[in-house]
Amino acid sequence: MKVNELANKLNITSDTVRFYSRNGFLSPQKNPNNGYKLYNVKDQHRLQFIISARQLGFTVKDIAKILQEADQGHTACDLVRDIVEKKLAETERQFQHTLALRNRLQSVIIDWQNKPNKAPSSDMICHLIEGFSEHLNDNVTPTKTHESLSKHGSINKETGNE
Amino acid sequence: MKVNELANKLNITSDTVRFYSRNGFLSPQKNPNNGYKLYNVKDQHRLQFIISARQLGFTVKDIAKILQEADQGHTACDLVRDIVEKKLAETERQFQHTLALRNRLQSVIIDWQNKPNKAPSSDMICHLIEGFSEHLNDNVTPTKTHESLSKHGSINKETGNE
DNA sequence: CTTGACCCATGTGCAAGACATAGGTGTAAA
DNA sequence: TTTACACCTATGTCTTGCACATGGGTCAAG
Repeated sequence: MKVNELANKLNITSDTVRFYSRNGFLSPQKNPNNGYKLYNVKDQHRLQFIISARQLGFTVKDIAKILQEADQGHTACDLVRDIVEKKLAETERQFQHTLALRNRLQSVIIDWQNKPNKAPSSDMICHLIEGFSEHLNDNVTPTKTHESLSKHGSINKETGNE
Repeated sequence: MKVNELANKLNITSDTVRFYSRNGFLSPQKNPNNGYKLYNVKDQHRLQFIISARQLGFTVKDIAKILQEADQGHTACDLVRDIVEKKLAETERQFQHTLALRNRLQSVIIDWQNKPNKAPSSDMICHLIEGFSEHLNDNVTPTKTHESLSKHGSINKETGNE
């Protein structure tokens, strides 16, 4: 089947199928007439696995390792267990972080209910955030982490908002 | 002050400072002797705002808009309010998603307590996930979304895990 | 003057695809 | 046959928010 047919079967975009083809997760044959990639049922199963693993939060790199194991005839289950457990721990952190962020945003909104807008002074962009951030700094230990933001491309710094 | 001094003051990396400089959020002067960028207190306040906003989950693009407003002498508070509200809604979704993922991972682990490993058959990589994904598909409406994964660089598909 | 420790600016890399571009395919009408 | 049009394809570039790698500069000690 062609890329779009496969994509529709798995309810994903053809770009996604191409992505995994480009990166060697799938090895479709090529129609010599037009260069179209042709996928078979094995590709479909393989991709189904990939998508399932992605839905569980596995990284593409994780999946590459798993497939490599499986391709060598070994069972990948131990590896999968391992990854799932790490994933769970990470998700737990993420969960806490998102929770804290939600609370902070909510408290920002509540704090603002009565406060008015003000024109920005030369050093202030928006006092609404400026005030809030000062408030934040109270809870932050002044140790140099060198990593207050960054890592995971997302936001860290567990600023416990109760 | 030099980039590293500023970075240390705000407890971030110098790369981060450079990032915002490169992208026009800060306009440090240049020491003509050595080309080093020199930041002043205004830059520091501005960057403090940026970091605070990032900690609230604002995107860099959001922040760019805000700064643009402020630089034109307008108050950016209305804009900030707007973004915070959208951010909160998005965080709520993210929260639910992470929660669901956590539950799914937990249930995967529980499901596996007794199941053994098996060598991968030709079509199976790891039955642990394969079995689980079949289970998943039961809950998925077969409408073609064209967006089962993707979007936000993260995982969607609200597969309600009770 | 050279060594070493630290500092800097700039270029490239990363995840996981989405989007844009340029062109091929296939059926139907002119 | 040609043209039109809708749909399909492969490949290249873009995205986010920095981190890392590279190549070189600075400055005090020896």
